[in-house]
Amino acid sequence: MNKGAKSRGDTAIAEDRVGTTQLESAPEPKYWHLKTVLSEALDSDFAVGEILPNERELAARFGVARATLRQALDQLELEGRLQRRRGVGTTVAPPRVGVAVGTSQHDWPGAPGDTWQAGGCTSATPPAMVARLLGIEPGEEVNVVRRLRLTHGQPVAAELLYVPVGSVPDLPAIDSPSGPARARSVLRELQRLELDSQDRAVELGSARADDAKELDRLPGAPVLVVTTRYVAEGRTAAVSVATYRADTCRLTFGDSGNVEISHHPHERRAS
Amino acid sequence: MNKGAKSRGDTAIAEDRVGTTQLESAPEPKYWHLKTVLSEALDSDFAVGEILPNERELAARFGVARATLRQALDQLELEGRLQRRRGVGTTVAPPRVGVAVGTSQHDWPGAPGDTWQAGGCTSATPPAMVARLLGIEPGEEVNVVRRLRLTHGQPVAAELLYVPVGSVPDLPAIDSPSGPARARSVLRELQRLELDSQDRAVELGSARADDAKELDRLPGAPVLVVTTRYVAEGRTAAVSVATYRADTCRLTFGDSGNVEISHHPHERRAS
DNA sequence: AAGTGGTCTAGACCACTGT
DNA sequence: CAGTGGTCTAGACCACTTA
Repeated sequence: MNKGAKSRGDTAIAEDRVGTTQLESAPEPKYWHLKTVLSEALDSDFAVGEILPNERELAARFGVARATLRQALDQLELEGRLQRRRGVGTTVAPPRVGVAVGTSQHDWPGAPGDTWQAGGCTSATPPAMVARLLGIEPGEEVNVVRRLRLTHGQPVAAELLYVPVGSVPDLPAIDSPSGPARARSVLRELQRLELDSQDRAVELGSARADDAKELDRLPGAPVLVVTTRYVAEGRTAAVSVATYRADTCRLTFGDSGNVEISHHPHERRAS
Repeated sequence: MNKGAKSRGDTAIAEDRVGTTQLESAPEPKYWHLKTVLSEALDSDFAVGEILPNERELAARFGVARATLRQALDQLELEGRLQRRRGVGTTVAPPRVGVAVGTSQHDWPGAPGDTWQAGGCTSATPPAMVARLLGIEPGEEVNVVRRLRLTHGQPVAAELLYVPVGSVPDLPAIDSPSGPARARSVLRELQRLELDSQDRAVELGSARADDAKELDRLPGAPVLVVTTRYVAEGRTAAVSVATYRADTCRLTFGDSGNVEISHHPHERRAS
């Protein structure tokens, strides 16, 4: 488990010395202090994938209520330092994976190990905001392709691709088979178009129930919502709304997609 | 205040009918249900800028503990629907502002009303991760320019720009005046370089204490951290770490920066 | 069945904002 | 000063995973 060299008054969470641990008085909130202490312990005393003591235990060690401890863990999870799974425990998260979103080709496989997995294709009326981007009447039906993006086998994003019928004129009527087969043919037709440009926007959101399920997270988990407008032949050919796991992903843009950045210095693997 | 047309069993939060409001039994968590109800009420019954009943009052109306209500409000704030200020109250947030980050010119003022406000320039050793991006020894000192980005007068981002001495060779030694004056001259020197390319990454984080203060948020508030690597003359000339308010900002990339998108359909202003 | 994290309660006090 | 949101407590029960 590696005790490492701790500097200060040694607020040890990896040791057996329980109860003696006290938070010295501070003007700042306890959970903030706690987060800092835990963060340092994570750097020095724990390996990636290692499982932490359970919440009741940790709370007792630090002499705080479980709710307070959880506030600290919540933040660390938000920052991608921890991963919590109900019924299992809290583990030290690996550094975030860089996920390229700026590459021009629409279905590009991205870095090695990156895939889009076509889910299905239905017909539906897009949300008002998407309809506006597409420049169609709110209420007009469009093709909706559902895809899942995998990196190293792990799902990192769930996407809804809104494709107006006008963008894929050579396709049979919307009804027919609504499975992955149709999804793929819609994508194939789309890629025939020459892309003029793409606009992209990123914002913070919380996962809808369906997305959460596919991303293996609880509903409401923080996500990065990437909205992309694909412009071809002078008009908006499609709009994509992709929901990326905020805890595990670092979205990369630009010419050479700088992967290989690690935010957390001390990396070791759990035994 | 506008009562609007509510569809379902009328879970009214804007009315005087208190106490009668009950959450019907559901397999999903209360706070999730609550969030949905509040979200709909926000769309139909409230105007932007309007102030909501206080938390104790709302909790009572819905027959839940305050902590549970707060869990719902937390999510709505995360999604940018609400703004809470201690000592004041909870108000309905305006739609997120689109903030352009993809434009090529480094100090570009962006959309009308957009400014970078130079703060100061100190000398320091960058974090290990930045040092790696810059390709310098960890421990080597660089210029650190602090800037604040304003949109329509509101601060939206706090930036730290790391500039190795090698990138601005014509500048006097690092000591001299560490104020905004030096910051501006560093920026001026930087812009002399011809930019080859930029790599950019976006990830979720929580605001450090100093950034939080400048962004008028509490420490730990959710932020979007944009890390940019500026490449000039074949090497990394500078690295910028910009911290954007996640609640108020939608980061836009690409050719034409699609502003004017509103996620929230019914927009009215508070009286 | 035992152990984990997730939800929820009913209080309390604190820090900050306005008047 | 009164009123707001922010923090904190000490419990309880639930949903889920694993053995």
